Amino acid sequence: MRRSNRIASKATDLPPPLAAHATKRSIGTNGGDGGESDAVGLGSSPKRSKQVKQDHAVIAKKETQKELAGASASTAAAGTTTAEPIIVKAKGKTKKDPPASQLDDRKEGETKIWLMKAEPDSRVVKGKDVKFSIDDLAAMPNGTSPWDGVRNHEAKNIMRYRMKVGDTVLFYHSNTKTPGIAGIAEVAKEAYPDYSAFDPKHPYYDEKSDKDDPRWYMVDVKFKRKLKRLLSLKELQEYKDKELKNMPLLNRGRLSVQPVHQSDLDFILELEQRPAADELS
DNA sequence: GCCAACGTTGGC
DNA sequence: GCCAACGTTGGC
Repeated sequence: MRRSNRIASKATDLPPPLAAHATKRSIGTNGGDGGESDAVGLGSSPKRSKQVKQDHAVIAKKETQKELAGASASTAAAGTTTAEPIIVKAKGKTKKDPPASQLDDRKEGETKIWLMKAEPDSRVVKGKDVKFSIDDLAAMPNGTSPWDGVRNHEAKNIMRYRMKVGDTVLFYHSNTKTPGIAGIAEVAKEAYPDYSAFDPKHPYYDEKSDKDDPRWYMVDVKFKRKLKRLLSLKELQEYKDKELKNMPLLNRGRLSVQPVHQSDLDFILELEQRPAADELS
């Protein structure tokens, strides 16, 4: 149900040590997105043969190209340091592990912050409404929902490799009249295969993903609270070159799952306490 | 591996 | 509905 955006490449900052990276979009509420376009949309095509093996190495290998490409691009853009990829032996072959920038770099006990985009307005894709707002999340059992539908490798890699239970998530409303940050959630379950990619009838079906070799992953997100007021993209953009100059949201608008610096979260929470501009006199 | 054509996202 | 900014695809 959620979608994300894509990313552009630009620098920005990412959470402290590493850069962010994966980006996929999610779909969510809308439709669109799936990262791979056709995969998502069309029905069925022959499935790709499955591979029998699926150890980490193999899986990683398959994902490699696109994912890693995206990751490194963003990493570079972010100006972060990148460690050399680790070469691992796998079934006699070598494959690259995800760049260090994709791996969890957090210190013990540290929590990170992410921004995830969903579409709060109804939008029908392949017969299903992909709408997903902060209120929809709050209404889920236990306030928890899988963040399925992300079809962008950079966004996916962030979910797959970097999000951990307890991390803070800024819930962003996109593709709506007043886009902006609507609430706060947290990561409730770490990455696992996005089953929506396996269902031919699902809006975000991807014929290239199968259960023996998942191409897309998702995390579960749990509602924490709505912001006292929506912090609109327009308002956030006022700080684009100042307090929020590091937010990918403001210069890599299409990335649907992205890192947020602690300093940006601090500023956002401060902004939340200020009266809305239209309430000022 | 380059790059033109095409498709999408998503703000406006 | 437009279109800028990207990403992906596929020919070569």
